[in-house]
Amino acid sequence: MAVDLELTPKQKRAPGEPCCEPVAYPEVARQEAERMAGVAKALADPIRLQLVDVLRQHAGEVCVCELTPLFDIGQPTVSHHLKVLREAGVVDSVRRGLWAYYFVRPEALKGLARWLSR
Amino acid sequence: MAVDLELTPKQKRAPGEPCCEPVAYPEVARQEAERMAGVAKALADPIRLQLVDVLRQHAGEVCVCELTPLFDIGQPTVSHHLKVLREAGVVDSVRRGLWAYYFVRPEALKGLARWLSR
DNA sequence: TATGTAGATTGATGGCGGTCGATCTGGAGC
DNA sequence: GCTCCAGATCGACCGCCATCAATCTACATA
Repeated sequence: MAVDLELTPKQKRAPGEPCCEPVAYPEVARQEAERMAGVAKALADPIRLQLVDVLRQHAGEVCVCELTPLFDIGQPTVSHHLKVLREAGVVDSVRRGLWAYYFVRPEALKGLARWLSR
Repeated sequence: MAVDLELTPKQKRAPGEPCCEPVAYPEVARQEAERMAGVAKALADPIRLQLVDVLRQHAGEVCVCELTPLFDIGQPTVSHHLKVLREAGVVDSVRRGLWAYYFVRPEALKGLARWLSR
């Protein structure tokens, strides 16, 4: 993969001849791109990014009742954002009594992190 | 910042007393969170992520006519995705003659990359 | 059993995003 | 000037997303 083929279109060419041959292919396959894009999508909201940031600071669990007052949005919206993050695999949660505790799943971030740092 | 305050709500408390005091704050300020979320949003589509992937392989410029045939979408849609990436600061472009050449701006990815690898 | 509470769910609303067909722009070559 | 072509832009369509008010679900405590 990543063969360095001709990337500069011919400036001179016969009429009807296509500008470029089909050439370089992405190194990241479609399926992996979809997985990483999914994680990026989960982080594509400032509030969700800050939620993950708080959870990562305390490498243990954090009670939802700690998170809600940090943001200028209602409780249902916080709950919604946490659900989005959970469905993306970025966080998980446990319930204990009345309270729900959320924590980060670091392995979910590794793929995107490594690709970005390539 | 990142003071490790009490994160476990009191299981016993007086009636009317709130579950938790407002406690931990995000390490990442709102404005920085918005910038990083903006980059994440630009990468939150598999096609855009693969576009960036191709551009990063060839650390120079790539002609749009190389990119278009790689994906099962029309030319206007490719153009749209490149515009989204450009407006997010992730890529930039130059025009030479009939052709447009795109390239990655690596510094745009650094913030998110470093935060993810924290 | 009844009451209070943390957090999830529902339904509605307004705005944004991906895609396409059609059109526009501007450089190249005759 | 005329024609051809690469790529950008426009307009429309449709589905998704962030938010809120209202409601629901468990659990706890009396």
